[in-house]
Order: sequence, then C-alpha cells, then structure tokens
Amino acid sequence: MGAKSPHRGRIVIKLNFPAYPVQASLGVLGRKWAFLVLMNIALSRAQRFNALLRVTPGMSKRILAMRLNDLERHGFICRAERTRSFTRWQLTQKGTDVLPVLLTLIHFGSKWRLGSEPSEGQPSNIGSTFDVSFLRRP
Amino acid sequence: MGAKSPHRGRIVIKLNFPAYPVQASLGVLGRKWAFLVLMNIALSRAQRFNALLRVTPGMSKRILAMRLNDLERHGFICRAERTRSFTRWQLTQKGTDVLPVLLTLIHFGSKWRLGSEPSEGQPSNIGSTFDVSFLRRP
DNA sequence: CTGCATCCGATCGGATACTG
DNA sequence: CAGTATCCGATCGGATGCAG
Repeated sequence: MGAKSPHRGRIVIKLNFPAYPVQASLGVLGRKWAFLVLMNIALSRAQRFNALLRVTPGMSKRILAMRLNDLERHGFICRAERTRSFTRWQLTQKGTDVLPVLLTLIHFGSKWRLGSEPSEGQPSNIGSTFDVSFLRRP
Repeated sequence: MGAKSPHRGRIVIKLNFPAYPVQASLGVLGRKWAFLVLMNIALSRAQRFNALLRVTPGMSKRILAMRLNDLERHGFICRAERTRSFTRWQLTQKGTDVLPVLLTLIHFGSKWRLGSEPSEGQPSNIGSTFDVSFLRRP
C-alpha cells in the first residue's frame, strides 16, 4: 500500500487509501441515531423494535427502522430471531468490532463534556439518554 | 451520575448522560470532510488553506472553510500563525485527544475494508486519498 | 492566498397515518 | 409488534463568483 519515491533528495512515503476508511465508517455510523442504536443493541437485552424505541427517547419509528436497515445492510447487525410477532436484533462480528471505536469516542466525549459547551447551542441529539437499566444482574 | 433503585428484587443501575457524548462528537466530526481535515492538520506540515485543499481531492473551498470554522469554534484547532498572506492551523489539546478515536476508527475501517463492499455502492468519499508524503524526514 | 456570499439541487429526518 | 408510505420543512454541500 505504500510507495517510495525520491523527492528533493528526501524519502517520500505515500500512502494511498483507495477508499478512505474513516469517512466510509462515518457514512454509515455517522448518521443520526445510528451509533446509539448499535450501542443499545450491543448492551441491552432489549433488542426488539419497540424496546429499542423506548430506550432511545426522541427517535421516531421511521428513523429506527431506517437505521436498522442501514446497519443490517452494512453487516453491523443481523436478525437473531424472527417470529411472526417480533424480531430480535444482535451484533455481527463486524458490529462487535465497532465497540472499541465507540469506547474511545465515549472516553473523548466525556473528557470534554461535549454537549455542554457554550458554543454548542442546541445539539441535534439533546435529551437523548442512554438507559442501561437493563444491565441489572439476575 | 449513576443511581440505584430496586426493581423486581434486582439491582438496577441507571446511567443517564445529560448530553450523550457520542452523537455530540459526531455532530461536529461526523460532517463530511471534518475528520479528514482534522487528520491532515494533525499529520501534515501543510496546515495552510490551499495545502489542505490540495491533499484532500474533491473537497471544495467552501467546505474547507466551513470545516475549519466548525473545528475552530468547537476548539479542535486554532490558528498557530496568521500573517496577512496566510494562516497556519494546528491542533489544540482537544483536537489532539481525538486522535485515539481516529486510530481505532482507521483500524476498524481497514479490517473491514470499508468502501469496497458490494452494498456500499458509491461512497460519498470515493476517491479521497490520504496523502502523507509530507511525512518525509529531513 | 484565504476566505465569504449567493444560489440551488439533493438529502435528511420529523410527523403522521396506514398495514401484515 | 414491527415496520412501510407519504409529505414536507430544514439542512447539507457543490459550483461559482467576489473580496480583503
């Protein structure tokens, strides 16, 4: 993936990413609610449609359905169970591999208290909470 | 930040993030080109307007200016030098703290070859390359 | 060289209502 | 319960031109 070539007597290393992975990631996960949906599927036992809807205040049914489709099409999640009355979603391997990104992002976000800065105004996600009450142990 | 309360005889831990950090981060960095601009400032010696423009094929002047403003207003970057003929941008501490996120994101993106999947179609960033030829050592 | 102003088509996502 | 269909205002970002 790297190539060397002389450049004014110096070593030049040129990396060329055919499809730049960062923006490509953000293209899917950067959409509104997407990361949140992924997290909630990852962490909750409530991987069913209305449950996900409940733990994500402010997100509409339509957006949830869209995000589930996006995430499924891109291989982040899959249907673990599908009866005639409900569907249960779960992470794929790829989806699981995103979690480290998520954690560093949370770490960063927490450190800098994103969302409470003066210039932030009204972030589009204001009021969205992350409810992990489902994490109760038996 | 956490609260315990009884719930059907089990322990319930409820975390409530007043402003959810993930989406808040993405609100700034998730916009098109934003992450890329931040990276190029971080890694290149070419922190000047047209230089950034050159190493980011496909991005328009207007968008670069917008992203620079966004990133500056949110404290990711600042002007290191401003003469009447040019400006040099550099990362702030906050901007530097984003790099770990970036690295995990690159790691993930590389593993899954984002952008080259069948269902990806035409990612919005197609053709954007990450040129680090400026990393030549003296 | 480093931006800002304007225009404009494309896309996004919220509200609401409907369906198997 | 788990979505789909339709509408619509808001926003985004690309193109182009102008300015300090």
